[in-house]
Amino acid sequence: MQIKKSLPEAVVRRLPGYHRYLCDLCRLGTRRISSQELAKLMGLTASQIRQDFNSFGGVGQQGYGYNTDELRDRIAELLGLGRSFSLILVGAGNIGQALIKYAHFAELGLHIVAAFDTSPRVVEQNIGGIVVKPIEELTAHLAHGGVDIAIVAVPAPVAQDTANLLIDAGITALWNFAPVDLQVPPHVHVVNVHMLDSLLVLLFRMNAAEK
Amino acid sequence: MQIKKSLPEAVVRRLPGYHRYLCDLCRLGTRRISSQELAKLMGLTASQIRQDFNSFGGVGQQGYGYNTDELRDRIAELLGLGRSFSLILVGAGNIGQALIKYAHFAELGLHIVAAFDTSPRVVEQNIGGIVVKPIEELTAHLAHGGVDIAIVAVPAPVAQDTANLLIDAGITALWNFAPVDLQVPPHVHVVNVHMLDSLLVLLFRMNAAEK
DNA sequence: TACTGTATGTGAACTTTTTAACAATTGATT
DNA sequence: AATCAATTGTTAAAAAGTTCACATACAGTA
Repeated sequence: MQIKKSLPEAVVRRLPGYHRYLCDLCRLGTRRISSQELAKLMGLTASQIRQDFNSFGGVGQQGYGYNTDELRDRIAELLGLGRSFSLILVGAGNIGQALIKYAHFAELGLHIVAAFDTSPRVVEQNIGGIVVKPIEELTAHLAHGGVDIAIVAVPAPVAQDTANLLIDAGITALWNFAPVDLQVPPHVHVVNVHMLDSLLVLLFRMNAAEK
Repeated sequence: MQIKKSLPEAVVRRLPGYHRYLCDLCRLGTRRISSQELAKLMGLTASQIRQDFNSFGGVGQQGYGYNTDELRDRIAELLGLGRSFSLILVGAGNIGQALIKYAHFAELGLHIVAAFDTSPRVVEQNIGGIVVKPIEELTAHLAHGGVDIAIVAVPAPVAQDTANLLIDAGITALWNFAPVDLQVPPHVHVVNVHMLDSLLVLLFRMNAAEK
């Protein structure tokens, strides 16, 4: 069985979920799990899980199942979780501040190392141990390198400008919370967290169910 | 629960994005738009957009394009945005507090009407105009009815219990921020906002691009 | 060692989603 | 009024994703 160079998009989207569940299982001391059990746990089908795991090289043992540790490590490796990552935050408003204080980054080796904002109301404030700096210092700060990802948590109207600024300063990965689809050059990776969009999907389902 | 006219799942996922863009366009005074233009704006293909819009009844005019107002209204109707919605928040931690203060709910007719927590540190505190109540009062509060959606923003270990409590109290729609896939009966709608999952997808892409 | 039950790996069928192509319709122009 | 250009609605093909079915290989047992 050949390991495919690029994983199907659908599998990639499920990878974090697998990782999460496998970490939980390991923590609980479960040493092995079958596609059947995992399927039930995650609300997928056993077949799908086997297909997925097979797409990055069979890690299972016939008649036995999957070794949780091994599988978790394999997925962590695919995700590139082997090392520590540095993030900066741009926009220390409500969401930005919540992200700084969010506890679960560290478990994955993710660290917010600096925060920037334009508003005098937050600049120089200490939020969860990080002193917010004026946006003017951003480019200089990034010049030193060593930052892997920028979190865009600014208001929608300035999100694109912020992205441009970051990209010009050498950032190639954006985690975007603004309800805008950023235009970026091909070498820049973006993932969006459009929370309201998901809420609207919920509304749609509620609405559809009533009929 | 019977589905009214079941749109393809892929279309449903794009509906909020369409709505967002059409609102923007209307606000800017744009009266018409072609699938071509919208495609460029949203990073989709024109063909896909025409397919999507066609799946809920052609709203366009050949040789002309789509009327932005009309299209926006049609999509808002599909999403069930005609009326006001009441939400309650369970878990007034970092994320919960940020959500209370989040400005863009009101634009869509969404209103957080109450917040609950267990911690004495936040209970009775006024956050963004809402006084957090102890979780014990939740069931009584819901007995009055009139709440459409519950936001689950509690720590992962208690998320399932919280969901159970809400469902027992009659809630049928959960907007879940805990990194857990909630087990719910079929009549309950859930959408997850697994933020870290999306960050891991970003990591994967960065990692994959390096190869 | 041989046997049995279990659960994977895998090819194929099936479904959903996306892309492509083009005829049909309409607004604008002369 | 007739023609042209633009852009949809629609059908067909391709690609991606999911489910099914089962031979195969392994763990556990005696």
